[in-house]
Amino acid sequence: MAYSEQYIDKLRKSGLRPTKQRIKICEVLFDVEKTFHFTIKELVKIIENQANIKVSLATVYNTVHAFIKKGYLKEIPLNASQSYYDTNVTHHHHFFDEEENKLIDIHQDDVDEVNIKRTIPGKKIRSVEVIAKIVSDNQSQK
Amino acid sequence: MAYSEQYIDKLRKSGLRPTKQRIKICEVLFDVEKTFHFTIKELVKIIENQANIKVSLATVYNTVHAFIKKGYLKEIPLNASQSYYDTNVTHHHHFFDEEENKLIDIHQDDVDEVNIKRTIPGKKIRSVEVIAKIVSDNQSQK
DNA sequence: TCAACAGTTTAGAATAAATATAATGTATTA
DNA sequence: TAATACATTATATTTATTCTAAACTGTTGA
Ligand SMILES: [Mn+2]
Ligand SMILES: [Mn+2]
Ligand SMILES: [Zn+2]
Ligand SMILES: [Zn+2]
Repeated sequence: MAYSEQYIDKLRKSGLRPTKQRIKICEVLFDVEKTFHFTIKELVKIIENQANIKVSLATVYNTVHAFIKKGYLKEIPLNASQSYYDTNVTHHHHFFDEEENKLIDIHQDDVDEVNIKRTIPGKKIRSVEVIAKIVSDNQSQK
Repeated sequence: MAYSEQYIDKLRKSGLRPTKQRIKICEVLFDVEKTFHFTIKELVKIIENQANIKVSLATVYNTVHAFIKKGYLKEIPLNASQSYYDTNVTHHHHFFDEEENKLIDIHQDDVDEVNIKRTIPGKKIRSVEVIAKIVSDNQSQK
């Protein structure tokens, strides 16, 4: 259980008790090579598959929200019947594949700084996100 | 009933029968000075207020979807429990006021062309949308 | 003109994501 | 280890959206 130590620390430092449910969710979310995007439904399935413990749906929701609050997850603005979440919390943009219903990261470096030549009095910009919707390129290439 | 003629034409040309419900919804959506953003709930309220007829919730949903399909409305990608719709179907971007839960248009001219230096093999970009989240600027200005 | 038909509306039921409830369980700390 | 605050859970609730199927209406062509 060596690597779960880091999650116990992480949780404690955040003022969250390191319960076995939360530690498991940390492992699923953060103990991976690459960041990824998921829905609650998908996360539940991943936990079910690789867990020796049962985690209730309510706890999955609670934990995801707690992690968002702490900045360990981001919610992705996508028009869908369900929310998407991102383990990549750096500032970046997305392709959204409308056929696969999958998000693909676009690094900040791969998009020129978005320059908005307009302001709203009394308001400041908190975040700027680009979503590029993509579909299959079925061009008849001559 | 002079101006409703144009909506009757519009509907007929789209292969949609010009029913009194659809004509009324056209008036509410398109017979206004400015384009605007709305949720289904808000649209139902507007119809209720200015209509002499009753339009069922199912018809409001059906009609909005039919109009999206015809390109008369756009759905706005926003992370929310409900969908936002836009009567401005030109290519443009948005501020989203997180406190008021309101969308504000940003004309295409007010944002430099978003240049994405990355492609996905076999996929083409269908649309690029910028969403800038804004909040109150409560800075203590010295 | 009007019957036939396809398209439309509607109330109400069904679905499903998300949240709330409240009882039970557990990590923490003194 | 006892007290307590925090967390988990099954279950109920909420709410946006979609589905269903019966009634209704716009269109068409005989
Ligand atoms: Mn949420
Ligand atoms: Mn929903
Ligand atoms: Zn991402
Ligand atoms: Zn708009």
